[in-house]
Amino acid sequence: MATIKDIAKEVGLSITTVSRALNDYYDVSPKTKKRVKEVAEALNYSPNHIARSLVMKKTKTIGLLVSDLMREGVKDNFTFEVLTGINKCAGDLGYDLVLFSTSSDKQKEKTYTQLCRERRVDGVIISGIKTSDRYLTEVVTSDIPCVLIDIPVNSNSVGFVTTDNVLGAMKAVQHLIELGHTEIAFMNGHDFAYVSKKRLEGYLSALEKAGLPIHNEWIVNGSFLDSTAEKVAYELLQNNPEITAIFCASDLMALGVIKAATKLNIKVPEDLSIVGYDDILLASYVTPSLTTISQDKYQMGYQAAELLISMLKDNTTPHQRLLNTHLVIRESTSLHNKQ
Amino acid sequence: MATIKDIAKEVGLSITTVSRALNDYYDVSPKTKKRVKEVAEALNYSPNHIARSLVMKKTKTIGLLVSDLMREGVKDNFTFEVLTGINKCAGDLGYDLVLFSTSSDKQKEKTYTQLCRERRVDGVIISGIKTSDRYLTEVVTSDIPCVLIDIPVNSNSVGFVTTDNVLGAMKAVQHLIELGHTEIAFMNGHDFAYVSKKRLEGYLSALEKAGLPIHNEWIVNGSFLDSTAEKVAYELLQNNPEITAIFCASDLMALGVIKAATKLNIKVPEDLSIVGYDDILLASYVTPSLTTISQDKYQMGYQAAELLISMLKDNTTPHQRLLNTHLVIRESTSLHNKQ
DNA sequence: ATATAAATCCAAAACGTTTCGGGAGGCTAA
DNA sequence: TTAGCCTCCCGAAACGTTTTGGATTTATAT
Repeated sequence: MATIKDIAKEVGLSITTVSRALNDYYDVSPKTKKRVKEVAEALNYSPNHIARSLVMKKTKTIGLLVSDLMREGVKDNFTFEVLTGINKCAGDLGYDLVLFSTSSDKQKEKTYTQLCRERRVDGVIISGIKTSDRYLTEVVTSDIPCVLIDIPVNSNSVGFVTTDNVLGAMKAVQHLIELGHTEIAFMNGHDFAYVSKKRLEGYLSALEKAGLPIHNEWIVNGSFLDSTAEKVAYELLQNNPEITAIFCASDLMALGVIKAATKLNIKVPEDLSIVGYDDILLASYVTPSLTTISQDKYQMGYQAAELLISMLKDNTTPHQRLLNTHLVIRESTSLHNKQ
Repeated sequence: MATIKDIAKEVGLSITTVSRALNDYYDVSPKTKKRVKEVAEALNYSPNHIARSLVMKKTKTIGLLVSDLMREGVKDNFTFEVLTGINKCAGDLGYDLVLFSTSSDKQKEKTYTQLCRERRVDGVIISGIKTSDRYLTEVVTSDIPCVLIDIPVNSNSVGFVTTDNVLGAMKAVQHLIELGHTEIAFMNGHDFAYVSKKRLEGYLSALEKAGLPIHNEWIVNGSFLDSTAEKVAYELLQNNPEITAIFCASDLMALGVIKAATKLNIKVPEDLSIVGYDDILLASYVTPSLTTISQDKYQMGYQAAELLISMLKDNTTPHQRLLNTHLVIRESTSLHNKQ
């Protein structure tokens, strides 16, 4: 494999000059540049990124720590769409992505910082981890530039991108209220998710705004899983037949709730209106299709990458970005039919 | 950031010895090893992967060239599931993954070989490219170890993993025949896919085996897209009302075909039986759920990674792996109702 | 003609590892 | 006693770049 040294020998110049020629420095004459580049081409030279990284102490790569990159995460391709956005932006800006496989047992022993420092990534994007995750506490203490998705940590070296979850949840609940519903339950995720807190906030505030009473026993956790949500919803609906609508903190859980309703012979949306959150691919394909709060997952990834790279360049811009959501009305919600 | 040199200074040994101690070489005494490791720990040392790679000429990373890692590829999370499998295996075997963003315009100028050589990946896995892709021809000529998914190229440095597509297609068609269908059309992908050729082969051979006539005009291409498949199927069904079943070379296209049928007021499965291919996530959630040929996408990824890494270690094993498929019967197929 | 500035080029150090080829000292066997 | 063999250690080169701090030549101004 041809190196810069081979080129130098070939054109009869120093390796310094060759390097500077290839990198278009001002202090090498146009003719020399041209000659050097021709020889480089002829020798089929490609620069050694590794060697460059070593001396420059920059790798032009950003690490990806995504906990959902495993078998179970497949259903809700949230992570995948985010990844797609990250990938596009990174590509546009000349960065490569390295996936850390945190799933393996060996790697699990390593700390977040070790992982990043060994691979010498310039920065990291983290998605899909719980607020209780061991990695998270490490992030704030380490000084590795980092962008979190849906976890609001803000320091000199870490930023985040998220959506307006309070507003999103309010939109969902207000939609139900406008349809005439007053008995609205809430299927939340779990306590270790920032978005859960915020969506709860939005749910409560929408009820309050409408002057509706709050039933604490109607606020349940489905762990963001369809299976769990189904079980929980089954009990909830069985014990509280007065409920006419459920707002779910994720589409996947909404699917679980629909299953539970079906088992209880409750018709969606005639007897029970359901609105989800995320607008995952399944939402529009399932029957009945899901009314949901849509968030632009691709954009979240894209913005995360852009934010991180801007932080790497100069650390002056604010370290957070807030994206909008919007209500998508489909078939799982309908006017409350007063009997 | 602490280096091996700092450790050497601290313990009063040469950097050679420190290096060999950390790597558990036989020629350093147990006591010294222990001392070195303690100091390393104390100094919060983490090895510089970059420097190591430079001298060892191995990066312990494998490159990923997946053309579907863009917005459109999201529907069919085939790629994602494959990626998940690759990620797991790579993690287990101590390799990291780097995603090449071939989507960007800048990068598009670079050849496959340049891409890999610059990043100094040890090997590459390629998925989701057409047989007409410029990258493909480069693969065979370059000597970079490479594993292709669903493209049968076999040389000293390149291998592949795929499923038995002929058999898979036969299973699908035979299922339809067993249900009493005789007028069976085939919605194929496009001519630039190896799997399309094979599935066509299976389709034809199943018909032949059953002594059924072959209608060439019933074999159409849907480009693996639901939208295209819908258009094509609409015409096909309109012009050939005698068709009672369609075998589709992908689930996504099957969805398109269902849409077309619905528009034409043809009921699935009562009037038209449909079997897909892939068993993507949507297949089981959609109404009617899809009878399909299931392939283990996770396993394809896992095997691809394993194959590649085994090729890197020693180049003696055969460079190909064939996976099984199986028929999953759901709601989109039913007995032919003879009128 | 001389001093100054501009245009080109280069030697050598640095980045953090691994590894080759040895070398010193102690032990064993003849 | 001596030769040979372990055991444990080290100096220096190598990997392929970038960058620093001049050096040399050529053009320009005085």
